[in-house]
Amino acid sequence: MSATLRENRRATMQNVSAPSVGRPRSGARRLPTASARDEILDAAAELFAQRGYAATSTRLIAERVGIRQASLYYHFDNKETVLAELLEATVRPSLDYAGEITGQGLEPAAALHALVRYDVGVLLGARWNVGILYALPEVASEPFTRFRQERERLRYAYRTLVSACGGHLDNPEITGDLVFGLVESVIGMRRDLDDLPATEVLQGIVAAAALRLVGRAPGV
Amino acid sequence: MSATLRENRRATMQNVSAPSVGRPRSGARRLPTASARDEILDAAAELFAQRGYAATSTRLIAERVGIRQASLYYHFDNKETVLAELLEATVRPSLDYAGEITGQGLEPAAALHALVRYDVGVLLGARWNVGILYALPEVASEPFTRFRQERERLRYAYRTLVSACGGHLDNPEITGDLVFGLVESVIGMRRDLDDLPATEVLQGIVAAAALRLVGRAPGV
DNA sequence: ATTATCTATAGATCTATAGATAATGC
DNA sequence: ATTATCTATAGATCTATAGATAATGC
Repeated sequence: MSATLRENRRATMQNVSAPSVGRPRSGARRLPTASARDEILDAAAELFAQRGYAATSTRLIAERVGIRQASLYYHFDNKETVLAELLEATVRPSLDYAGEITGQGLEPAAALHALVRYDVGVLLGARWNVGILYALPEVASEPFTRFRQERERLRYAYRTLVSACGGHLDNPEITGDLVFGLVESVIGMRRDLDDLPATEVLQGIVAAAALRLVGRAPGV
Repeated sequence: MSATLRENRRATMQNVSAPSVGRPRSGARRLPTASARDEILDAAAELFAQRGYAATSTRLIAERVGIRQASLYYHFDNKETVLAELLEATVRPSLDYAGEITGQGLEPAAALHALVRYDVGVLLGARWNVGILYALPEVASEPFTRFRQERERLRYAYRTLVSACGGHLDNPEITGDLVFGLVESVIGMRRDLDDLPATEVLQGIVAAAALRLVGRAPGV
């Protein structure tokens, strides 16, 4: 079936329930309006972030989705693919935004401020604290090469912006990495602190901190 | 046997080889001058940091040490205890240093500068990049409560110092957490970057960055 | 006929315990 | 006698595949 046909079939006013072709599930749906694939990604994100990748069994993911363990393999080739997809979906928005913003002729400090705000917003806005997954040692292995490349490109965007707006710095490259680290530190804060400021507030704090870090007073 | 007697027995000029009581090992020693316990900790640190805690089997640790899997359990109650010991040994020096430095009546900015330098030195100086272990989702579970408490006390030390030297900041608490995150970002740099500046250089860069972050010019 | 599930299971782990054994120490 | 290892193994997983089945779609 073509993608267009599939779209048409589902193009009702309210797409409230997932299609019910196929044998019925043993359990209740996790996310009644989402596809099975998205339900699996959502359950995996929650569990991987809470207990780690290796410590999360496919059986537990399936249980949270309301299906049997073996049924996961209808949607994903293996467990690694699930993690790879989560990782890539998490860096991509910030990487895309970095691309947009740099091609726009903005003042470097303003662009850096905007990118930090955006990136912090993505990390805090995710339904689960998936940024934690970046640090999983498992991610060093081969199936996650593409994710690692994309994350390196984002790091590079930070370096470039920092170099452009802090030309006077001793070591602009490392300072770029420090800003990158500063932004990602909100992942740890989200995990470790009981009450975080509202997202918009924290976005502003981190963006201002980044500008001070590169030697620019907040207002510049 | 008393600790004193044991000391005397080993108090030869060069303590080159570990004691050879007990049945001989199947493999060669990993660290010929260290105790079996330390060899296990060393192998575990390398493997946990590289591949994660859950993904590292006790069999693999034992193999690296040159003993059989079951022999680990003569030295440690279980796998969790090994990780807990590694974690605690890693925060403790910085926490102790924070204690020393705050009771000394130093100027807050100078004390912050010194703590950042010290902490970065610990994270970079460790034989393996054990700081990675802080972020392991497994660490959220019960056996690691003491480690988490100690790390929170270190975070608190940063908050206190930042509040003391950046009274003008909008949100000194969160800024303290950001400095904490900035320091720990060297863990990620050590993992992701192929060539890092020399430790002393990086210590200086991060300490200076921390002062700018809290709104103090480097020289103040 | 197609889709999305199910049941059943192979084969490969993995942690921790029980008890034997090969050294040294006294 | 004490110590630090060894061998053997129980019991509990865990991932992924094979093939059956219960829906809808045409």
